[in-house]
Amino acid sequence: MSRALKISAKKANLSLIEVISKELPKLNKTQTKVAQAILADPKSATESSIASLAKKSAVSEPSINRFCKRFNATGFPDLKLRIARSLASGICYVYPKIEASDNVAIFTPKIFDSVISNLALVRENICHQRIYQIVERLVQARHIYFFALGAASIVARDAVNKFHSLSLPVSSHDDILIQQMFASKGHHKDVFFIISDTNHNKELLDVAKTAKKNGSVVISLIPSKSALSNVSAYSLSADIFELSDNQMPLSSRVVYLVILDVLIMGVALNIGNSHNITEA
Amino acid sequence: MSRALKISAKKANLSLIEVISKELPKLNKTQTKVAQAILADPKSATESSIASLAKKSAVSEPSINRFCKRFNATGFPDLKLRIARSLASGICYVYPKIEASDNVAIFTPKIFDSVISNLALVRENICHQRIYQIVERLVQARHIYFFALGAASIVARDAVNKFHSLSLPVSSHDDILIQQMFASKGHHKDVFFIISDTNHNKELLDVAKTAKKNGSVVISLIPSKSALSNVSAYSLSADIFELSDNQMPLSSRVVYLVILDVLIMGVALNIGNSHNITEA
DNA sequence: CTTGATTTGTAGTAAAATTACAAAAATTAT
DNA sequence: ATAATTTTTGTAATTTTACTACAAATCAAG
Repeated sequence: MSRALKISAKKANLSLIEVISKELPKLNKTQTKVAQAILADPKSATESSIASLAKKSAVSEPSINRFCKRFNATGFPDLKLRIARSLASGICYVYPKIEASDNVAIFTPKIFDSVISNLALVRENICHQRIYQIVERLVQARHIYFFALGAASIVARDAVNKFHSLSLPVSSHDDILIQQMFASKGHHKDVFFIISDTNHNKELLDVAKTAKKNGSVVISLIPSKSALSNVSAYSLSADIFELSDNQMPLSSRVVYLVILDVLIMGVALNIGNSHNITEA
Repeated sequence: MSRALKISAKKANLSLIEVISKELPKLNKTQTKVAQAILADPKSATESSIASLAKKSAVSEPSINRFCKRFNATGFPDLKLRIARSLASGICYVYPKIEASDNVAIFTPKIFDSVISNLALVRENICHQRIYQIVERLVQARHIYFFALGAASIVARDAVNKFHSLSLPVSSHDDILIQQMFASKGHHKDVFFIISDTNHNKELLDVAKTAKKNGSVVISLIPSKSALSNVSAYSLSADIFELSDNQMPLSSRVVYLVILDVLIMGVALNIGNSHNITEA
């Protein structure tokens, strides 16, 4: 959990306020004054002029300006902007537990927050190139089989609805025996799209291996540590932080649905664009 | 005019960008130009001067200023600050259209943003008391029938999986004839939970009427203008802004799934708590 | 100390935002 | 239709804010 969070924090420029407080010991006398004035009341800093902040920090106006450039801002307005952004970080990247004593008004936002922050994380970390590659494969497929088990099967089912409306040759199967059967009869232009929200799923792994052995294209939507990634030609990994481990997964289905929406949009645009080229 | 805006903005806890896009039709010629320039690229608006935004919108500088005051900002810097805050989470609370020319890196965040902003809106506007009432009904039900058609049917199916794991007597049906049959045989302790993402669905409306006539409890998860709300004992309404009208709905299924997660959590806590009381 | 480098502030300049006012539309009444 | 009134919009001047050049002060090393 903490590993993925750290990575995303690095990737997404972590809040300026945090950077300032981290750099605080390294700053010289005047810049420390400025930093303390900002940290004391960051919100008011975003609303004040360079003159008033200078007065508040007991330094000159150009010192404020130098402080801005020290933190890679183009100037004071830019610094205010960055502070504002780091302040209002609307979504909290914390995953609170739901307590038995929670009432509706307490646990409802918790559930929404959990889903929203998972979506925000995946949004930042999803590999666009991988999506592109998968879309390319999907439009060329002779047939696309969506395989899932349990809770993930509604994702497969939904994908079939959508792809079907784009006239793509798709089907979904949540019966492991049927899955094995189709996998063993796979053609090299067939795509087997495997969706799983658990790491350890020997059955689906075997299905994927069978499909790969037959030369079919295996694509997977899985947690990052899954063994399925080694068997897959392309795998999209998304690590979801659920509200609580013992309870049922809430966010993963939702995130997976959205990822499939992205793929469907990619396919729709791909088909549409190539169609236009043909017409021209 | 501005008073009403204030109230609605406060009530819904909308970000400035959302407020602007909602008020767009009510604006006059010049102010519309300004609004469109901001909405076209809110981030750059936060970084630009009043002069450059005036040029971009093809209006005069004071018109920009009047626009600021129209939206209860003290001036242009304040407006920029508010826009920055509303963008801070990295999620754009506007609903951009997906263009045929969009590449993966462009349309992927758009899809995520659309879902996230819809979730954030519903999170703020959902009625906690209604959730409480519905949970009370669900735990008391002799049987819960989830009825949906089309894309919404995966929501019904998912709900059944979840409620089933809580040992509740549930089933889902996406066949309109079967739905009518069960509705006509409804008991007064049966709950018919109807899920629809479209306003006009005569078939499901008839099913709901039948169920109501038989004295069963009808609960609905629907858009706010749906005729189903009149037939329902309790209805949860959620208005979703989809990326584009002609294309398939993306966000509604996701939001509905999360709303059902909330209900399931409510039921789980309700059962757990009463169980503890019995034991004590 | 004194020299050289760095830091800080003063003062002036440039840019941005706001205001006052006049011109232009739009609306209403005649 | 047209004059009168209201509303809207832009021009120009004013005020405020941000930045830059340069000089004074502080600090470090010889």
